[in-house]
Amino acid sequence: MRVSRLMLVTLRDVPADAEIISHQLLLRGGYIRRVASGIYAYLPLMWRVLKKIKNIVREEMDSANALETLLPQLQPSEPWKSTGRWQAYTSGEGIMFHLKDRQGRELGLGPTHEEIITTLAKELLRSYRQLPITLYQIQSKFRDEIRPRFGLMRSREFIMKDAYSFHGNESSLKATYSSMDRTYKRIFNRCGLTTVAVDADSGSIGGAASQEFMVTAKTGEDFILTSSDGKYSANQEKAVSHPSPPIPLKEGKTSLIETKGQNTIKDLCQQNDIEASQIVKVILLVARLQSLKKQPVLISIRGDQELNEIKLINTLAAQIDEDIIDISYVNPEKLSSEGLESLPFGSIGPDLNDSVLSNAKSWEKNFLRLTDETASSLKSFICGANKIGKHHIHITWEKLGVIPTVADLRKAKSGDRCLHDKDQILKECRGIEVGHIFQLGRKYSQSLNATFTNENGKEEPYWMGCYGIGISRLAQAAVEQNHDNEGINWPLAIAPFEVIVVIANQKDPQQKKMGEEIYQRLIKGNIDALIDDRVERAGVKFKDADLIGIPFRIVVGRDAEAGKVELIKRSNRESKILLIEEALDKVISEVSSKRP
RNA sequence: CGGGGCGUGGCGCAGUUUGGUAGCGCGGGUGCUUUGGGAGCACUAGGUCGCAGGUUCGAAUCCUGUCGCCCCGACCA
Repeated sequence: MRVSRLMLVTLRDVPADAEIISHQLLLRGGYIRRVASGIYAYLPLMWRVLKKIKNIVREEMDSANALETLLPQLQPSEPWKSTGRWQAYTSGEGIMFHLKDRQGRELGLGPTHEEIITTLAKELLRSYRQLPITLYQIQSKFRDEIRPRFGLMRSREFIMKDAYSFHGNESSLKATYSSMDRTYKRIFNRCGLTTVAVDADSGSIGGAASQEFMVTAKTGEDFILTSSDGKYSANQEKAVSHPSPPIPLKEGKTSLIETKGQNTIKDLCQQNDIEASQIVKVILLVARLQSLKKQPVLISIRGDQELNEIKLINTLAAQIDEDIIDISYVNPEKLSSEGLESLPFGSIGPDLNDSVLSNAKSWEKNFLRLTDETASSLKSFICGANKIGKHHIHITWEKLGVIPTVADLRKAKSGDRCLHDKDQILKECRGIEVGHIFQLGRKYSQSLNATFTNENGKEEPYWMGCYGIGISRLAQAAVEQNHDNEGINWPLAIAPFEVIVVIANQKDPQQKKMGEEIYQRLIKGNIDALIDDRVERAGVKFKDADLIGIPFRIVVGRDAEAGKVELIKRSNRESKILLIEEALDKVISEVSSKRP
């Protein structure tokens, strides 16, 4: 390809609305253009990058015996209603774009494809003899994100590879799951990315085991906790750890203390000479259930710990056997709009009686109560006395008359000790999620009544897995991980071109001829070559070549008369003056050896 | 959804406080010079100042409304 014909438009200034470096470089290098918030056009250079990534993904998925397919983006609501996700994905902060057609039928733009693929499987996979099957597609997905940001990192339309597997039993699912784990590691490796696999929450997709693949980067939106021995790593949403031991409360008699105006744990500690780990903090939340009920929830947790909302949602959902649309903290304004001004907000104890909810306008009239282990294990503690401005001190669970329902609800944090080895300390870093694999189990097959006939002639729902890779996000994550002050430094395997031939002075007939010759030789040598044949000054061409990040550059310039060119490696700026033949041999052999 | 900020030529911005009919840099075009790290000079094209109302003799500027975009937050009791 010729730069003069490439529609290459690079920017010298950083566009005002790009915050992170990868987003800036992709815009400046002429890779992407924003069309609307969270909606991007992939320009020709970007499309080449995406095609390379897709090819790697295809090769690896195919060799793992997955079948490529293409499912519709526009989907009917019915299967989504069967799995109960229509409500969850379209109401409130639901992420599904949805619409009605001229007949009034409800449709959604696919944020994911479990419903569609399972419905198809149900029609096509009738016997255990056909299983297991893994299907995948590379397709645009649509999600109405609360806040799209950072270019392709969190956009509303994006390209995703999603795969779904169907099995006759759980062990077959587990085998495919670990095969996908290996496949994913090969894919990211071949793309030139450094990733870490972490234990993850399965989120609204549901299911049992799941693992995320993170590109570590300081601009990542996810928090990852890892042990220093590398044996444990998890998304903070899922991470578990040993909490620090509490500082025991000094001996004393059970009594009430005045705590007027002491509205935070910090105030309580400072004004009463106590430690946060001696307090049972009680948090009031409201969960919106799939049935649209508003369920008040009362959480007790040790004062120095933070609530992990993801763990809470999962625990609650399992307890009431109903999906939760969202959960929100309660503040005084919400209380008064609910007609519950009398609730002793700020001095709530774990024993708060359900009767305080009797005047609630829209809430259920009982609390669901959960207690974190850090709180339930305290022998003697401080907690709200359910009267404004009063707290119990030296109180016990027995004296409160509460038998806590215990669950792990706390947020693991950097500095905590690890479960697998108490001498290992958790460290926190940020990551960009580029892949996620799940063991779904039978959640979707059951709700869609998708069954096959087993060896014994009985109908049985499939065991399912699903496996995603954010193709467009991966491309930007690669830039986030591979750049310098001058621009992008693409890993060879996904660079839009492998070599760029720069003719320093296009008006010099000798340089021009030599450049064209080299370019032709590279093409014949099966190299993805680009030639900068623009009538531009050399400096402009060098700047652009660095910015767009082509891994190798051959400059035909001042040494052309001597039959020599300069070969430069983008990654480390290593430069050599070589005879044409030497340069060609070297670049062709280097490129072919590095092609994964 | 809450808070903050911004909409002026393709990009980055000034001008808005104090109303007087739009400017700078980059980019585009033409010509000459230059030619290995985003050249110089000259000429040139390109903007209903997001949109709609209002105030005024006069509005990019003041007022009201509206749309769009970006950032932060979304309750840690």
